[in-house]
Amino acid sequence: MTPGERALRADAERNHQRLLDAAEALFSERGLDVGVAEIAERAGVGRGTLFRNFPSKEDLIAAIVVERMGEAVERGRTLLDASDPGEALFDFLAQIAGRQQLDRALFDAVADTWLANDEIRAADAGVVGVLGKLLARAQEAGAVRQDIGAMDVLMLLKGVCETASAFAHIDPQVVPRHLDLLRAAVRADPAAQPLRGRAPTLEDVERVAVKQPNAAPVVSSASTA
Amino acid sequence: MTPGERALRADAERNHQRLLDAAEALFSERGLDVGVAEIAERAGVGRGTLFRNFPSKEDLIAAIVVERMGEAVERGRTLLDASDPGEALFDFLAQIAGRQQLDRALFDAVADTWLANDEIRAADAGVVGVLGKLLARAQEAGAVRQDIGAMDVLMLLKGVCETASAFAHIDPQVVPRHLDLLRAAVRADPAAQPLRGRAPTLEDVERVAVKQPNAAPVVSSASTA
DNA sequence: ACCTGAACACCGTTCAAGT
DNA sequence: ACCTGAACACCGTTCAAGT
Repeated sequence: MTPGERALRADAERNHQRLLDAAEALFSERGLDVGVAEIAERAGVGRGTLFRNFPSKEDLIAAIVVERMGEAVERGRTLLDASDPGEALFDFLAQIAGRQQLDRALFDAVADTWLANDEIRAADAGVVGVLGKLLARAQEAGAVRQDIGAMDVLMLLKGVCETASAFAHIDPQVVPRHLDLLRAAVRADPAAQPLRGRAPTLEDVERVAVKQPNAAPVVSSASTA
Repeated sequence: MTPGERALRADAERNHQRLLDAAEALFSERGLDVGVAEIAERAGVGRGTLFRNFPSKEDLIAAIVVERMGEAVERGRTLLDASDPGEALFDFLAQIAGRQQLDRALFDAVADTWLANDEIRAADAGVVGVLGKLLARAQEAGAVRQDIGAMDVLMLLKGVCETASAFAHIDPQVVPRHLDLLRAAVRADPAAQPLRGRAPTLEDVERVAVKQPNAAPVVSSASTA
């Protein structure tokens, strides 16, 4: 796809896609701890082929997460033309939270790996980009407080996804409920207390990635070196 | 301690404590993926002794988490007499978030294991208990909205801890900032929109524990059986 | 009654041998 | 060029043998 990439042999290209499909299916069925052996088997290839396509299991997970983030960015772009900027922002957040419920394991991955992988960082920048535009529109419309940034909102959303979604199977209303609480937190309100600190930026995210090179991996890897 | 427990031989008692100390130190230094071999070595005992005291590595982690939660409950109790109920509640939350920054790995554990372990569930009930009292006082004082429960607040706090703390090393103000946002979310405000759903209860938590017996473990275990 | 470390089962990852 | 599966390193856990 990307111009920089070499053309793959036909069977290699097919194997790559098969691995992604198999992993996607197994991960959302049974979580991130399904073995690579089973993924390779379901894809109809040898274990070695998996590691030829994805240097590590984490990279395989990252590839799927990047896909999902790209889809989110697309949905966000279409909302940029919506008539009500405030609702557009909250629709965007609700859509992400909704998808997260479908395949929980995948979004859990982003929690830890968030910045470990270059491609994830790039995709993340895309998400922050659209979110920033949606947020700016909502702020101009007076629906959202001025002293908040896209990274703030993303962090709040991640909190809702990770925490509330654990209960979504029991009470489907928990996620909507906590999206309402997010809304209360970011709502434009003259009586609101000012926030301490500054809105985190994308550069702060990069710095975290550099400072924590050996953060706890998603799946415990053998070679800690 | 507990009446139901048998008296241990002197050396066994000492080994138990040594294992807890060693694990505590190593986990907060290098995260939860330090090997059991190293923990046993630092404690000066054989690997087998570790598993005699704690049936699995997860149980060892759980034991430490339970300790921490007990400490939180104690701190919460002392705040029950504070003059300003609203501030008492937010002090309690800030203290928990503060400790979480010290040994991040440990609180991360609660994220996944939260309800897997019986003792953690019991300790969790304790935390929800004090938090409920602090919350009720704050609500009576008109500092916090009425349509919110202790579990709601705990979920919001977990979101702040898990998400914001990742950035705390870069910008120490991120956690206070997001505690301010939590405050804005739960603040008593006549103009606030009502929340969807109902406040989750402790019984909902139990039900999640039953419904998800094979949730992704903290550390990938060998025997999935 | 408790401790020990060699042995086991199960991962992710590599690599020599194939096509 | 790409694929394969046996082999490897590294975990958590068990258990026969010790004291």
